[in-house]
Amino acid sequence: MPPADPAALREFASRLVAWQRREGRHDLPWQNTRDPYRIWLSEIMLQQTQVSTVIPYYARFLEAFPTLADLAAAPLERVLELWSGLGYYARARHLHACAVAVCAQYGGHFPPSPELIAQLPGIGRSTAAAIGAFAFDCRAAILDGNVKRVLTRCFGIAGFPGSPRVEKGLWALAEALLPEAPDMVAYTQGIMDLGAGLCARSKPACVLCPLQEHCVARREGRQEELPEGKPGKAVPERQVSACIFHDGERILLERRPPSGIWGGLLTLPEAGTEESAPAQAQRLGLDLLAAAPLPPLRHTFTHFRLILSPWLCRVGPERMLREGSWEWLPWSRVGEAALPAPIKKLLLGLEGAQAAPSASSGN
DNA sequence: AATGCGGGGTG
DNA sequence: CACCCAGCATT
Repeated sequence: MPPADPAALREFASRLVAWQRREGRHDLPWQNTRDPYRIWLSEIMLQQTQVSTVIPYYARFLEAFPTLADLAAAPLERVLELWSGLGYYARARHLHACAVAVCAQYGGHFPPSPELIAQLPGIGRSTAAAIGAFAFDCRAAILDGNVKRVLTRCFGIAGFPGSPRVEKGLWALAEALLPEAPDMVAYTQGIMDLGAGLCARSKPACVLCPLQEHCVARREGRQEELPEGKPGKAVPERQVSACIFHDGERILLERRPPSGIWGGLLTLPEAGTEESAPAQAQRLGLDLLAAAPLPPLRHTFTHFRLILSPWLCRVGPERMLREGSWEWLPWSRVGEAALPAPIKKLLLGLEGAQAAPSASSGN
């Protein structure tokens, strides 16, 4: 799936690195250090948490625990107190366990390999790569929300980025894009800076982007469609058929109850899928002259999808049928009637055809 | 492969 | 109000 052109892949990193050194962030509290402890602490706090939220917590942590050994020696309760308000409290427990583990297993020094780092508590593949890159120049790829957004847009990758299939492809692409070791810090910081700044979720600043000439989403105008959202749960579907009973001049409609779906509006007489048009016509005491099926109409509500199969039914000139909730609406008044939008649209599309009833398009 | 975890920001 | 955010661990 990824464009296998090696030159294009290299171009991605070199442009990003140059841009980061020129325009990226360089003064965040956890930058300008190679201390794995400080880098690790920031990466854990930044999991699912925005930069502005983290900054004050990060400062307080370093004040309370200047070194990894201080953190490992502290009681967990103290760590939790300082974490209070940051959320995802398992991170704090894992943080403490990780400090203890690094002291016990590695003499207080993080191992300089993402594979080993990822074995530690609270550290997954992406966080391990970030620590490895920032602290040791390791050539390892991160894949967080920012990176997913940049990659799906730049390479036009469809599908929900959280799905295993798409995510697998994104990891492979992220690794194929990595620059050589000396550029790993600027590259890793750059792809996050780009995602957090220019390549924002809405209204990305494409004109300022160092990758604009390579970006598939920009070229195709699909910035707002990528990355694709999480597919909603399968909405329940309801199938109904509805007859457009008309005598050439007027349509038979039903006034719905004041509350509930389409409360108080006029709609087509509905039936289940079982009841045929003739049966329904007979039930309503209509003289059915002709019936033709129309293409099904889909309409989505908050909690379900309605699939409406309309029948266009010509009926004989009928007596009033005024009783109850029935009303005859002239075709000419469809536009201004109190009809649900999809029904009105359907009827307006048919109105022209009524002027020339013989115009039976072949379809 | 899907869920829970959490507080804060945004359209 | 729904969705997203420098994800990970657990089921």
